[in-house]
Amino acid sequence: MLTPLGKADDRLAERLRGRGQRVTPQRLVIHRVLHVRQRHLTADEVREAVADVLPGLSLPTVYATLDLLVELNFARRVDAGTGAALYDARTEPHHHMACRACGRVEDLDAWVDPEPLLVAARDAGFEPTAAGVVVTGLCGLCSARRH
Amino acid sequence: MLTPLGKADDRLAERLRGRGQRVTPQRLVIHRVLHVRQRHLTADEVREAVADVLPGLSLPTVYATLDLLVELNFARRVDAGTGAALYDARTEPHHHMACRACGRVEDLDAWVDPEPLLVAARDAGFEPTAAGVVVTGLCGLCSARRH
DNA sequence: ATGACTGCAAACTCTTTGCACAACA
DNA sequence: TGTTGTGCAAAGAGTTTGCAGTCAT
Repeated sequence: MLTPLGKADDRLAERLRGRGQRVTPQRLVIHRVLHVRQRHLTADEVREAVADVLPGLSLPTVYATLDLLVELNFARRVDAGTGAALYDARTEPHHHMACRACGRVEDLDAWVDPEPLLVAARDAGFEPTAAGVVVTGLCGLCSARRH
Repeated sequence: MLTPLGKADDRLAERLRGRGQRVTPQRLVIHRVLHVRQRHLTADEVREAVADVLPGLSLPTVYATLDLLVELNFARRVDAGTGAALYDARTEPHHHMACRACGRVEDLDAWVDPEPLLVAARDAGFEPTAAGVVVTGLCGLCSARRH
């Protein structure tokens, strides 16, 4: 689970050194968890997930590291509006659906063409780096519970 | 600016009464501001915007009212991940771009077809009500400031 | 009159900041 | 050895909750 990742570790280490930043166990391990789980996690879930390997890891460090990974494009941040922000290392393009009743957020593996939006953004002087769709509604359980 | 809206007021009033809920000045005025501004506002901006008409309006009431308007489909909520949530009564389909440096959020008037996502969501047992795209990147000013 | 709504205060969650110590390069 | 990174504690922003009084119906 938290064994080294080989290539993925190396790419991160290389990228960090190239920017004059350090390769710390915290950075490697947090990246590994996101990479291996292939699922979005909150900052706190990240800390729980690595608790056996890095028992003293603090939340400020988790946030700093996740922000760094996002900046380096090793992770993305998902704001679904259901409390905590989610961090995700899944590389395939995918989107999310959020239940407005229970807050559950699930992956949505469908393709939409973001090009029109990126073009419109550039026309407005904006320099886009990512586009994410969040579908809101009710999940199966909450929907059933209401009827 | 905060003069009655006629039809829009009536639709809201009718809908509220139909649900056994009350038609209060707070609800009418908050809806009017969102409707007239045609722009996303934070809860606190809503309060400032109506301060001359409802000087004592409290933030908890603003939040409760905005949540209600969202539930009744008279407004939508936009979570751009830049601090406060945004509320918007614009009816035309549109999306948003958020500057990750300064937090600015602007409208994006381009069309994307959400149908593949809605289908995927329903296949997953989900009952979707809305889909919104957030494009993240750097706005013109912040982009210029970095180079 | 009665139940829903509002305002106030306080609590709560998530995230960031400031500073001293630790550890990568 | 010199910074960069980490952990701790605390603060900060945004939002929600509990409750007493108010007001629409």
